[in-house]
Amino acid sequence: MSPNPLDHIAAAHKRAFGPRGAAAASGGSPVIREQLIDAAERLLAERQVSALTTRDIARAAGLSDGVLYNYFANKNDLLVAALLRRFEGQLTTFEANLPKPGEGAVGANLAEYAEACFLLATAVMPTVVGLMSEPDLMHRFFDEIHGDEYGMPRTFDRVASYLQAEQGLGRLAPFHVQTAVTTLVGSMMALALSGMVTTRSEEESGVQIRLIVATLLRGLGV
Amino acid sequence: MSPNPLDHIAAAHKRAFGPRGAAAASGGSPVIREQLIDAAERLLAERQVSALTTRDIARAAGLSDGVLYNYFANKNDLLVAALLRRFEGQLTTFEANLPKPGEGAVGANLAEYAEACFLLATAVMPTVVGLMSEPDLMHRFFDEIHGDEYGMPRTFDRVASYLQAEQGLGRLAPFHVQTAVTTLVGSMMALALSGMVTTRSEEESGVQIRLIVATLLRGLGV
Amino acid sequence: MSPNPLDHIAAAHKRAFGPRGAAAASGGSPVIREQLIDAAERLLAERQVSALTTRDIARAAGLSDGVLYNYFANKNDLLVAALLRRFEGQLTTFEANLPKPGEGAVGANLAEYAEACFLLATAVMPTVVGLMSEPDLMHRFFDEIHGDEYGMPRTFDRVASYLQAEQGLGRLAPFHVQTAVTTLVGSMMALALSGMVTTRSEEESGVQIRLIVATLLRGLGV
Amino acid sequence: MSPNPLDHIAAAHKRAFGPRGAAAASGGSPVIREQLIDAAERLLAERQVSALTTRDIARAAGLSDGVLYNYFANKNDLLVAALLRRFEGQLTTFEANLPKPGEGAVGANLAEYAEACFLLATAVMPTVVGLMSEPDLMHRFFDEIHGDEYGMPRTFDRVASYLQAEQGLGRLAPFHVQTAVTTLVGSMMALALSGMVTTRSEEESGVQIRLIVATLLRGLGV
DNA sequence: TATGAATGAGTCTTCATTCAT
DNA sequence: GATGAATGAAGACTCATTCAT
Repeated sequence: MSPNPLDHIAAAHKRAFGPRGAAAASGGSPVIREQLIDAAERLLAERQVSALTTRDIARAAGLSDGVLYNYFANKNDLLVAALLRRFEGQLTTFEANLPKPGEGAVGANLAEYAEACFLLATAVMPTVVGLMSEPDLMHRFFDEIHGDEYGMPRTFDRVASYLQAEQGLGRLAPFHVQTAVTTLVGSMMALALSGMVTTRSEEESGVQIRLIVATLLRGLGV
Repeated sequence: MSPNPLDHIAAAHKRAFGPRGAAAASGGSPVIREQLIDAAERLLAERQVSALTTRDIARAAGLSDGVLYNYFANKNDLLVAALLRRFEGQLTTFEANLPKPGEGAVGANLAEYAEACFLLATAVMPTVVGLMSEPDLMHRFFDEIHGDEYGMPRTFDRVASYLQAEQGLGRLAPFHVQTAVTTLVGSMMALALSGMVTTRSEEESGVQIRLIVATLLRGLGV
Repeated sequence: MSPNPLDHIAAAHKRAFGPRGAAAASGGSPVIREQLIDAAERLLAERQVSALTTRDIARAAGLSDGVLYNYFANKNDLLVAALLRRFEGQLTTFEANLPKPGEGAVGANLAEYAEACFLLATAVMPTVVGLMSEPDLMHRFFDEIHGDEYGMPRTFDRVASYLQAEQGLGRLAPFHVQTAVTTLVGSMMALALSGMVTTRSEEESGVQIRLIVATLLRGLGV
Repeated sequence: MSPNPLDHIAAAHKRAFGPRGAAAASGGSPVIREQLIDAAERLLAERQVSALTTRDIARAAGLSDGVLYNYFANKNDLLVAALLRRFEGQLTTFEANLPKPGEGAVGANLAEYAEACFLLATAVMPTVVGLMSEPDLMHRFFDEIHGDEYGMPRTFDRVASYLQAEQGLGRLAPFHVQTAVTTLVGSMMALALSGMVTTRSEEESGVQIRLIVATLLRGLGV
């Protein structure tokens, strides 16, 4: 396991913003590149990826319609860069304030992990779902991320690290970590996904999360 | 709870194919109607709903561009009918061969339920996810199915019924059924969702499923 | 001047409903012909001619979509027949209750003529105006009526006959009849036309009409 | 009454061609805008407004199918601009060379006014009548011109001003001006309207006009 | 002969991409 | 390099007309 589970993203990010991406067209000032990506990322927070037009992005960036093609081979290349940046931000938020192994109560910590997973999934789901309607874009996105696994594995790793550490400290039984992770993260993803269809209060979500964590804890032999 | 949890779909199905649907346009031979829905359903198995054009459907059905509007008020009406039919088939498959309460080993039964859930989720997920990018269509679909939730609840009910029955027979402890269902189905959904992005062998999936079930069973106190 | 100013219409009517029209296609029961024309005429009272579809007409007639082409060469032929019939009805209404020369006060009679002209123009204008957006149809219509002049001349003749008769009886000065007619009928047409754009109460229209008639009467030397 | 009764049009014209119109889409070179409007105006001289397709206009302007939408929000916006320009030209022509109060003979002057009205009505009638079949477009047009009445009032005002001025100079009796105007303009409109259906030589029209004016003058008490 | 379903040309509109300036 | 206007393919939908039954 890499020391920093976000390395993959960082690498992909560098790739997309470095010479390779720039070489896609003519080169040019990196400032404009950034403006375009920022604008696209901003719009991505409001709309489905399929609802973004090149003109919208250019206008949001305060640039002209055509610049895009001086920095990216086509619309999708820009979108991939924006998606990566957006995703990176969301994972950074996810990582912040996660409880550390050995500190606090294990049960409460796990609940915090669960909630963080739920919030991440809730934030990410609309974009991911929108992405799935654009097979081209989706493949480009996941290719750029370099492996076949990305968002979920990253989250998985983080949770897995925590569980392993607690196991090492003797605060958790020696259960099969991957199963625990799949079950925990999976349930949170499912909760987030169903939340896109059903309306559910924050409180209801909280109750659901706690019940799932409790069940899981018991299932894992405390 | 209705004797057959699929009654809603059957009803919606009838509605979409009966007088209402027919009245949407001029009526016409049910044969062509079927051809259109079949063609759309077929394409739905290959592509996202948003990637279907009226021309594609007509061509796949071996019909001319305009026919659609002799049988459906608009493109979405046809798509809803196709989605319903597709969904119905998938739920029927799901229902087939589910173990009955009191028969066989509880653990093995639950694993079968889990696998059925996984297969259903795997089959349904692409369509559901694609549907989420088309709010209009999604609402039409869920309205037709009548209820804000559909696929998941139907699956949930089925699993819940089984668990309750086994609890009644004393073969399972009196745990909180809803939590168990959410965790089980949720994990399977997550597995399916991640399967859309990651490639995973059938065997790997099988292992994952069994481990999750085992964990869950222990978590539920037998 | 022909004894009956409606002869032209009657003739055109006969032409459109007789062998010639029927021969346009295959012949067939005159009943269905009538049903089609009646339905079209009915719809013509509600909508612009350009808003009528063959399907609407067939449905309104309780017949199938295709029959039309057994009785008419095309949609426009049917519409022409319906327009003729509608027009005939409106002219018949116009003729009813017109005061007779020698009876009553000349001034009051002329006001009645003016009002009848106004009502006719108001009834006819929407159809005529709608017709003008369909050059083909308009030409067919006027050709069918056989001369280049039709609705207006018919009205003109009627008013002219009255004025001449009153002149013959010595109740009106020997002014130039055609000028009087053009001015009277023309003003009523203009009033009707502007009424399609401006909203005007019946009372306001009445005042306008009376003022115009008074001016005209004085202008004609009583 | 504003010093120049055409101010409203001028204002509307400026509005349609200024920032508002430009803001409708992206802005862009006014040259192409003009080409589009010119092309539409040209076609408007030949056909009813309802017979213009976006493709026809683009082709007539020597431009591609989609340009329109770089300058106008939709087809109707372009048509409104073209209608305004066309109308403005026609009203300008109408205004040119109208005799001034106090100069020349009153009778001859009035005949000139009448003829100008006839020519204006003849030019405007086809468009106005065609416009009536397109309620949306008509409302847009009249809103742009700001007021429920436009062409007619503008003409009316002009004639009314002349008559009032002559009355002030004592060259005309103090008759009811509005009635005179309605009768005069109305007769000319009717003459124009009937000219759309009947063929009439210029000479015949001239005779008609003069007779009507003579009748009217007498009717108004000199 | 009546039916009514199939046809397909034609309508408006959108938007990624190109390219002359 | 930047601009931003022109392009034109593509999409959903309408409806007069045809024609097999």
